[in-house]
Amino acid sequence: MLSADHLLTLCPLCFAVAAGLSIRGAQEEDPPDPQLMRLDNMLLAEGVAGPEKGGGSAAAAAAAVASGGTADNSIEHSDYRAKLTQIRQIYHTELEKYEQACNEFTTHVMNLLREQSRTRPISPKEIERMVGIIHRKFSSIQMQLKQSTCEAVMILRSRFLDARRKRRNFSKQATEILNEYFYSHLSNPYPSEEAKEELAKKCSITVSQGVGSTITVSQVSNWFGNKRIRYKKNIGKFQEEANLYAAKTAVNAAQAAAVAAQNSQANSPTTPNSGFQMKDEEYQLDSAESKNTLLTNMFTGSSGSYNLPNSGDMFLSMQSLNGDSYQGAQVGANVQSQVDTMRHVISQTAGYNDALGGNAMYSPHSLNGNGGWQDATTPSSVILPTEGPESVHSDTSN
DNA sequence: TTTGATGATTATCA
DNA sequence: TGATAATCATCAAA
Repeated sequence: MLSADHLLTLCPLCFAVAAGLSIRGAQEEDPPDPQLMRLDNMLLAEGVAGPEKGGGSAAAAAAAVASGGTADNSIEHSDYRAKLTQIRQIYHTELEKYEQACNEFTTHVMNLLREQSRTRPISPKEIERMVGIIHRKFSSIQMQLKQSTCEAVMILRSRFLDARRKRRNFSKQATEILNEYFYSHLSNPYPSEEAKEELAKKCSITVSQGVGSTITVSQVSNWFGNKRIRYKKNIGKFQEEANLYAAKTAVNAAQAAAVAAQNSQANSPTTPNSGFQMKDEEYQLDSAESKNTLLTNMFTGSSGSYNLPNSGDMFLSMQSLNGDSYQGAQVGANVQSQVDTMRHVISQTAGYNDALGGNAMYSPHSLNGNGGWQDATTPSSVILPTEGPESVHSDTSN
């Protein structure tokens, strides 16, 4: 009776069949290596392994989306694609080479075994073992290839994604617009989505960061996020800036109020004079300087309160400036911004800081004990008096 | 080259 | 989901 060994010895074809079976067997029996699976999955996801998908354009597109991609980095996308294609080509070439080498080596070993089988009996198990060793060797080489390919892709990807970190400062005008909004809504610097859109639109008009480049809503969100945290962390440092913008806003507010008063007085026979009608004094708004003087005098004068007759939202008691409350049925939606603005002016004149203390003249009103911005007296919507009906509104629903 | 300012990202939380 | 806090990375002035 012929043994299997003998059969193999006699029949070289059986040798090959046995080898083939043993290779397949080894492949089928080996549990899937989780690390290899991860590498395979990643290479598939990156478009390196698997069917050609346009040289990784999908991955590039995904990366573009992740980077908040716009048309401005299409050059980088094509660069990314080109490099990914290169990696893919190298990977497939190498993979093919390894497979070819594996087959050649297996054949070579089989031939050797066949040669040996003439001098000694060789069992199918031995053949299987040898083939298994070869297979594992080449598998580890393949693993290394996949690993280094993954690394290359990761490096490429990180370099590509790092490009999104490249930043340009916003234009001066854009920063000013954002700052103006921030400081005029200091009690509640949380612009609504609409406000952000509006600001983004406003800023994109003036921003000049290159062709096709605009400030997006998410950039506005980033800006406010950064601003809030940095302001809160170092109020003192921002004091000067806050004063600057507050004065600016105050002047605008005064101008608007003056215009409103003028318009109103033009229709009123009982108020013949133009300009602000204060309790004890009368001011003409002829220049920016005089407006500033007006604002200063507003709070340094003996009067415990001031009224701006005919100016709608401007009814505001001095008590409100303590940061505790503001009163009056006629206090309109834009009062809070006025409070913020005025408080700055007051701080500049050093005439009104008893309730706040330290350098907290301006902001602490906005920051509660927990470091939050919420203010119980903050109106639900704030509109700068200088702004038109289409102006930006803050959303205090946060 | 150093340093402060600032836009962007990420982890965490409510 | 949006806010905060921490951090990174880059820009720009000194």
